Amino acid sequence: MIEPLLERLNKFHPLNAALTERISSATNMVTYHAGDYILKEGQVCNKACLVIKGLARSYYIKEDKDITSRFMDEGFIITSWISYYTQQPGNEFIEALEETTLACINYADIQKMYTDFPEFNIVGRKQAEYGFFMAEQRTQILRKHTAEEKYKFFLSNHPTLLQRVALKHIATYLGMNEETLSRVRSKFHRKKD
Amino acid sequence: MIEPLLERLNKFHPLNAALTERISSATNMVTYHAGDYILKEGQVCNKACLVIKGLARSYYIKEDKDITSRFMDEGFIITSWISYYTQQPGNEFIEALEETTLACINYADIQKMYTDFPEFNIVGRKQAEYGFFMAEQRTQILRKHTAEEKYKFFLSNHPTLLQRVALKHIATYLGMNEETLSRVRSKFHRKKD
DNA sequence: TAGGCTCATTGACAAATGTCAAGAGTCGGC
DNA sequence: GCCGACTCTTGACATTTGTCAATGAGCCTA
Repeated sequence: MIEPLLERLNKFHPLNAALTERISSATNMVTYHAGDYILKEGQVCNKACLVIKGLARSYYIKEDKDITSRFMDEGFIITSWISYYTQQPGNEFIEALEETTLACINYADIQKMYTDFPEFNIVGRKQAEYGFFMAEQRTQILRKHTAEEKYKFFLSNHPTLLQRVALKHIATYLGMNEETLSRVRSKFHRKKD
Repeated sequence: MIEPLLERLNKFHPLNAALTERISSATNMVTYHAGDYILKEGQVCNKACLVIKGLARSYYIKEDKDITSRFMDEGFIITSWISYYTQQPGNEFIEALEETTLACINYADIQKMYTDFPEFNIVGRKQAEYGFFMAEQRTQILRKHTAEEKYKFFLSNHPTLLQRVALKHIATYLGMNEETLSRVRSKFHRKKD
């Protein structure tokens, strides 16, 4: 069950036997049920996990409203980035939306791997670069695009998620409210006929 | 003049003599005048530069309008992230807003340093993590905040930039138009009296 | 199967933001 | 000093989006 993690990391940089062994022994497999919390607000995010199967979302509360910040499905790395980076309690919740199996490594173990295996920093660097790249894309979408453009962006970038995620979560992810998304959808789908 | 770069990188991870020597010889100092392009749309961003002195902004064109994506002043690393990461032509321009002096290293040289000095990946990883962290913050601000909240965020996070940057650029950076920012400002400053 | 959920949609209206146009202030070059 | 270009502000109005409330569909559970 840990193979997908090793494969993923190997793509960033080939891992030698010793490092592979270390990763294997440091990895914990955990399964969450739909609705379970993977992380709660106020906790320090002390792990990074690859989604083996399932789907999760991270969100935070702003004025009593729950705002989705990311969806993480198979192949994604789950972590509450700001909290992980600063090792301070963060404002994010992470919630499993489906039965979700994760391959997790503790923050402390990751740090130790960085010092014991310098080449593991290549993996960490590429992962961070990839995350940065994705976050940068999200900011481009959020700036100055209409609700309809944001919806189209979501459709083309996450075609499968539409079926798996409640629309209200997609709405807050795109920076609009539920009703606006609903109207955009009905207008958009009418157009296509 | 290259010391600020070495200092900055040393903070991420102590550099030994050989690596310091390599970085020094790979670094080019370049100075741009206000209004000069550091990067143009359609070019591959093949370098990363520390801002020694001055100020630049990156932007892209959307429907004939110029949208600011970031401001980069002293201590910031300038790169067009999406293009740098993919090594494909990007859609970003980078423009010097003041007389700006940069310490630049080529993409190819950086990659060679990653393989020749594995510990340099620690530096690259931390830099990417930091960039990710900042980008993540930006997405939180852009989602679901009112124009006034965005302006307040800018004030508290970039207090000095307000004096150095045209308001129209701040407006597009925050995902609103010039007039809206102007109204927010007059309302906001009236309140304080 | 009935009742009680949540989710998605729709309508009416309110509020925020965008668009277009005009005008005042600032700055640098000539 | 004057002109022209640019920046910022303001007003009137249009459009978009948000808010509140009601409704129906789907689903779980007793």
